[in-house]
Amino acid sequence: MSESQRVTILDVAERAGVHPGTVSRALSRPEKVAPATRARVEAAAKDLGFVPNKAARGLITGRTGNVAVIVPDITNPFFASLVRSVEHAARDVDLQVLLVDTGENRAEEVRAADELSHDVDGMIVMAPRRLHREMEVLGATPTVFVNRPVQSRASVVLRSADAAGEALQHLAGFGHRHLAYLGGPRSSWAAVERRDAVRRMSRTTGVAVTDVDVAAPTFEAAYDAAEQAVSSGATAVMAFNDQMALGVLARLSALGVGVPEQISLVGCDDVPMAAMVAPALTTIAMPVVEAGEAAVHLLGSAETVQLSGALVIRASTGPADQTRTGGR
Amino acid sequence: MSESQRVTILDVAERAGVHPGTVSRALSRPEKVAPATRARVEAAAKDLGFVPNKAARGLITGRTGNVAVIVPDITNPFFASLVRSVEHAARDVDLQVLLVDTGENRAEEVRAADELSHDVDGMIVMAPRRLHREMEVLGATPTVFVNRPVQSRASVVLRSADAAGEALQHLAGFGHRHLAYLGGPRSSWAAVERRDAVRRMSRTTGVAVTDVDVAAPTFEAAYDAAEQAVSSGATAVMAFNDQMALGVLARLSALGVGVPEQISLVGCDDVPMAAMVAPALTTIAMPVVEAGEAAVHLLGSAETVQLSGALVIRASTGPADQTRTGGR
DNA sequence: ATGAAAGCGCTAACAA
DNA sequence: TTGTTAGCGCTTTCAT
Repeated sequence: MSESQRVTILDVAERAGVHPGTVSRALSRPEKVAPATRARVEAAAKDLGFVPNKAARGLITGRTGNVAVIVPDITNPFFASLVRSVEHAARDVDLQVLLVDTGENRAEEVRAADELSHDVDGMIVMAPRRLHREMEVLGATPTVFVNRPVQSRASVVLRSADAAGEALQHLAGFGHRHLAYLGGPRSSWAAVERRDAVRRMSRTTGVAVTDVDVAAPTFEAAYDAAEQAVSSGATAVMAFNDQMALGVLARLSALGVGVPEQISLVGCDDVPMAAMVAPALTTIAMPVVEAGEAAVHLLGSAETVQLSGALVIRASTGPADQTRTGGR
Repeated sequence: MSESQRVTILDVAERAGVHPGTVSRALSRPEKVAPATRARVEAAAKDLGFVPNKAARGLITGRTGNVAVIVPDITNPFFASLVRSVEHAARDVDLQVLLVDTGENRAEEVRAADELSHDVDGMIVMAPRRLHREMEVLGATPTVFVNRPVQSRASVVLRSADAAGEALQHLAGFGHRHLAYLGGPRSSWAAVERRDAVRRMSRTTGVAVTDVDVAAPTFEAAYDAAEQAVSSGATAVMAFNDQMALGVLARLSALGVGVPEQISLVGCDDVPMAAMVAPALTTIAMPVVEAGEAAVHLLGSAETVQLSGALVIRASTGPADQTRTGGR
């Protein structure tokens, strides 16, 4: 067992007293072999510490046993959770995960996809801003897109529209009449879906919405933009994701604005940190575990699976500040 | 280019008017081929969209082009950063990263290592609690351990001792005389190293240290343990990692204990969140990027690379609360 | 500098 | 049910 790749199927065949082909069958399709021989082969393989050579197998079967996972930023807890879920689901179907972190760089996404597509059995692409046109190059490699519906390709979509609508109703119920919305990247499908939902529900509930432009969907950018939200006169702030909401929270705290006493705050994704800050963040919990599993199971198909987020009410939302409401 | 793996070296050979062996040489060791033929081969390969079949190449060379990275928890920002760094460094040397998340499960670590060791060119193991005995099975596969020195194996060690000592001096300079220390897992090399450093510096500086036991190195466990730290009468709290420090911060905030007015707080790792909370956390920044790069470059060697963390002073530490100091 | 030939370890027809 | 045979696509001697 100290030598890494010395025991071949021939050694096993010899020890079991059968021919190499039989060993191959016994190990890969046991039902096609007599129980007795199967037992002998298995024993021999175990004694010798036989491990099949994946390259040799792959050369003939055309399969590698690997699935590529392309993410924009593994240090983003949302993607980290997704990747973890994919990894566990992949293991259950004997696939290994080849991770690529593109650093939010679109050119790198395309390069990685092109390069890897030949060496994997499938790809799971979590790059939200990938252009449709660019992935024609993927050719025949089974690919599933996460959080971006793609025509004639498998995808798993995390819908937040309903939950975002609920959030608005929740705020309206607290007497809020004016919301500042910090949106995500316009090129992101999820960002568009969410903002549209907020707009729609704005009409229904009569809560006015002020859009606040944020340079990037990050803590820092939201920190910088938070003051605009305050000066808009809104009594509630909603952000595209939790990182941004956290940024707003930090800025409000620095400005001495009480949450939720003066301003209520809603995030999205329910990253671990959301529950940890004070006050704990009201947010939209996304079914990332299910999404990861779905992505793996979708490999090879062209279906779209829709999963929905759910509003999680915590301490960062409360009754509207009457001073601010009246003060307009 | 729509077919994934149809163009072989034979097609290229035919188009370039040379023999297959020459194509192979021209592509893998260009210097062993006449410039003219090389150019013809390269042109033919490009025209045809030739992509070498990794399985076939691996079968003969014994190399896979993959390196396995085994982490306890990819959703932990510390490991996520490390993995990202490894991934980028690996790409520079044409290696792909096979990610395994063991979910802090030691048995899973061993299983993954055994299984993968045959199918990768190397392994980078970030499991801090792995037993030495268990990795004999790794056999000849080049392996480097991160954050745990291992005899006769390559490793990259992130030393925090000096920075931890500095942190204590920093606190002593602020007049703190009593520190509560929330340690990490005893089985973790890093935890032991850090605690020893705190002990040593405790003698030097005369700052008394109360050890607070924490069930796990997590936000939640630290949140639960924080009250003990308060009731110990300490004016400063230091935690094994930032997640724990963040937990303490949340609890202190819930208890109405001011940071740093009443209690100063120091974390470790400098995860992104540390700079984002209010007050921003004084912590020890670990050179994770360098560590990831070192891990990749160490593959195949048996060296140990030592990297040191540095104290980052932010807003969570300040002058000792004289009330509490006197009150004992 | 290039051609020819022999496999790497395995699977999958096809026979028996 | 098991044996036999022919490669998968590439690299690498060994000749030339």
